[in-house]
Amino acid sequence: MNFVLSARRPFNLSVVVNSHGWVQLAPFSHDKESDGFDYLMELSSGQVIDLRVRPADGGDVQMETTAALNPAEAEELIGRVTWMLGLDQDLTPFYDLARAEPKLASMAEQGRGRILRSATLFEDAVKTLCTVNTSWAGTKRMVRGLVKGYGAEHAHAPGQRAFPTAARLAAASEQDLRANAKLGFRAPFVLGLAQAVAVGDLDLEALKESTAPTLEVRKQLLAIKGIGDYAAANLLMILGRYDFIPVDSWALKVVSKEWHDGQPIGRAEVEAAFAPWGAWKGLAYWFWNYA
DNA sequence: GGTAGACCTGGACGC
DNA sequence: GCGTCCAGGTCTACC
Repeated sequence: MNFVLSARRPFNLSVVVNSHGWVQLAPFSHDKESDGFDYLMELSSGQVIDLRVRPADGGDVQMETTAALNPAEAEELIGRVTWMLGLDQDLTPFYDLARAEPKLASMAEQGRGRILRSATLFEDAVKTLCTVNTSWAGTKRMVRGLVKGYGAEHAHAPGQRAFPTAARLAAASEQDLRANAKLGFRAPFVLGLAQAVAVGDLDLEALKESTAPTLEVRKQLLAIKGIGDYAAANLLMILGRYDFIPVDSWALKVVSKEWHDGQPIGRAEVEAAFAPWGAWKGLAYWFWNYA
């Protein structure tokens, strides 16, 4: 089945795909030739589908799957891909601010500003936990282990697996997660998150549509064991809320080099450097790194 | 509120 | 090949 999705302009699929390292994490697969991606997705019906996302004529997005979908499944797929690519995001206020900063002045012209998301916030939360206190290679290894060990398999493509649902991960033991996915001390965090989502104690997906103040959403995220300041800010960015900067060791290096002559700095200095961007400071920081 | 130490793994490095 | 050190955020205990 083929679909063409339209995006609020400006939009550039290549820029979204390369907005951060998410496309390198299973079950994403980067198609470097087109700068699109392939992805395995488990729908609510339980069907695991293959997905090809490529640029379409006129700046739209072409989406293709070999699966046969009923109307409800097709609607779910379109909704999820719309979320993953932020097709309906309006970044006009940010672009207006960015025009005054030479380093980010061409954001609108280049269609930059959206950040690639996974199909569910649960998947992004688990992936964020896998970025904590480890190298990028470690993150890729852990996520690969989770998909391989616990993801549902495509019916017609043995070995091709979707990211595991909360229910699938909740059924695992902490010891298994340590052994199979090499999660280390993150295992109880991932298991606790999966169990809370699986039994309905935590509705992460509802945060996508929440109109609650960012501080309240941040508070909910910080209540999750394993989610600290950095991880919460990262998830807020994915939710389209840019009031906080995900301050990690890289952020400290960038701001130290550019604003403080390489001298040791702390979180406060990073916040201060991007304070003029107000509610958009997280996004300004993010693309400062990709400028 | 601030700080120190533990958590876990892989990579870099020295021998 | 082996052992040691280090990087990377968060939690917990303690002050």
